[in-house]
Amino acid sequence: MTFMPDGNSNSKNVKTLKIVQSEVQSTNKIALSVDCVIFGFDENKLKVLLIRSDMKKFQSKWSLLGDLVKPEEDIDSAAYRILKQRTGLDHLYLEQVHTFGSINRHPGGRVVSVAYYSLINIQHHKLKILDNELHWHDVDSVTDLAFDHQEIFDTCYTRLQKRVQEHPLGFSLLPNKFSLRELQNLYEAILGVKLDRRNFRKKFFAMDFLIDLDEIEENVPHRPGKLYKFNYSKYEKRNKKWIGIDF
Amino acid sequence: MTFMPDGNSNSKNVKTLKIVQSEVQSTNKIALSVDCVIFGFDENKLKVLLIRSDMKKFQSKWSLLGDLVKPEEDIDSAAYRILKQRTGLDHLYLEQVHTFGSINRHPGGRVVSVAYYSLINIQHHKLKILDNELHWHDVDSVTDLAFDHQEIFDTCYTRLQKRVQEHPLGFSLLPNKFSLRELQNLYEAILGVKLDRRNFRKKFFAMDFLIDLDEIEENVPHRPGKLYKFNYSKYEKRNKKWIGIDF
DNA sequence: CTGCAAATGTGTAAAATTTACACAAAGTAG
DNA sequence: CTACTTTGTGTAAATTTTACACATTTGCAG
Repeated sequence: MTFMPDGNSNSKNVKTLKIVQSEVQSTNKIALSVDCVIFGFDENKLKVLLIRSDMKKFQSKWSLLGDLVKPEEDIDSAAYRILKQRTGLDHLYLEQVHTFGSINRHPGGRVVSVAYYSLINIQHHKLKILDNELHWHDVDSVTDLAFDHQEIFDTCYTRLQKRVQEHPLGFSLLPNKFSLRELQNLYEAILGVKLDRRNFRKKFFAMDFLIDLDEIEENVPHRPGKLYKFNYSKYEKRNKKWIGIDF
Repeated sequence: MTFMPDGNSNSKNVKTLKIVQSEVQSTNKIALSVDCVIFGFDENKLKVLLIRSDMKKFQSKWSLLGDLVKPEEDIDSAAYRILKQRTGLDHLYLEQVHTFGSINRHPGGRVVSVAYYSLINIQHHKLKILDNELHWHDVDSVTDLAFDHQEIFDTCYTRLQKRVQEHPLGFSLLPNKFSLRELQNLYEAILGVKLDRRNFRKKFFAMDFLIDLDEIEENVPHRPGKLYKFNYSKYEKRNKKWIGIDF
């Protein structure tokens, strides 16, 4: 990181940075879209929902689900709209990640796209509008997406990996009732690591946010595990302030 | 977090989610801007650069520095442009944080704004274009900004607090050569906590990214401290992968 | 020159956390 | 009833974090 004090900045070109009505309405060159990285978890693999691009330039490439934001629509609402259209589900975990606005990212013109990721419980949904081969892909096999969607996907996946370690997101990918084994499989799939079973359990029990449902798994060909759910309301009340400088 | 499997989604209203040229160019209702939260560090206080809003509706309120993104300009470039205009500095630390797009966030029309924060070394710059009372404010005293700028500011400040603990950003706020005391003051100011001096030193020396310059402070009315700089190139080569689930 | 004020520089012991690791019990399938 | 698979559990060692005190260096006032 370097510093270049520069007395020669182009001060003359600066207009007052006020945005007035006329200016807003005449700015008609930038379109706004949202793209959603929709994650699911099935058969111990982390999945992402993709669709075939229907732009010729990207024929045969997969792409994320997205759409233009409507003029009278909040950005978050646009993302929810896409999720609902495709999965039929409401009230999903949804997090804005980054806005991608390279000038030439979209061949159809200047389109700035706000990227979100969402976590859905694969058992609880049925895909809607099955056009363009909409379906779930293993995250490991996601390469060479259309547009700049590979970069968007990578950014969102990295964010998820970070975030899931610090916040109780992961439960959104699981059934309401889950075993500790399922929870561990989830973390292993998201983070791409193997974890020690005893230490994993110890850690979660120590956090004390799991509610023991006094139920056990059914239809497993071995000793069934106990089922738990996550105690969101207890979690909300916690106020941990974490100071731990470390690069 | 609840789940509402919903077979009744409005599938009929869905059009194919392709964005075609005509559509992009006819979407002329959304303007795109950037807003910058510019942080500085002076006299052991974290500061932010604000300007008086020149919209009547917000008279006398402070606001962030921002401008519309030009049709042929990357979003990041727009943010850099503002920084350069105002501080004369180039090559600043700049991080995109979040995009704010509530329908009515701007009285002049629909304006979606991409928020950034930047870290600058206050000694190394002179403010440019001193219109509208542009100047530095203590972050503690920042309240009731114009537009939704308070929310933007809070989001960016929170992000900085998080980020500075995990990445070597803070050095961008300090002179090239700094003492450990200055570094500790910086962290204390950003995080709003007191830290143990011996443990703070121990931690930074253990990371082993500080280069001892064999120089000492001058013009201090007490025993001078040694000066260091941060070893960015060594830091870049490190590949720490951190697994530590904890909410 | 002396003494005072202020901040630097340094180590250790206790506490807390993290890691590695093994065996008995519960269920299913044949 | 046997073999197989996975659950459920504890402890000792290693590591990391925390709390804490004193001698040293400099500037400054007298």
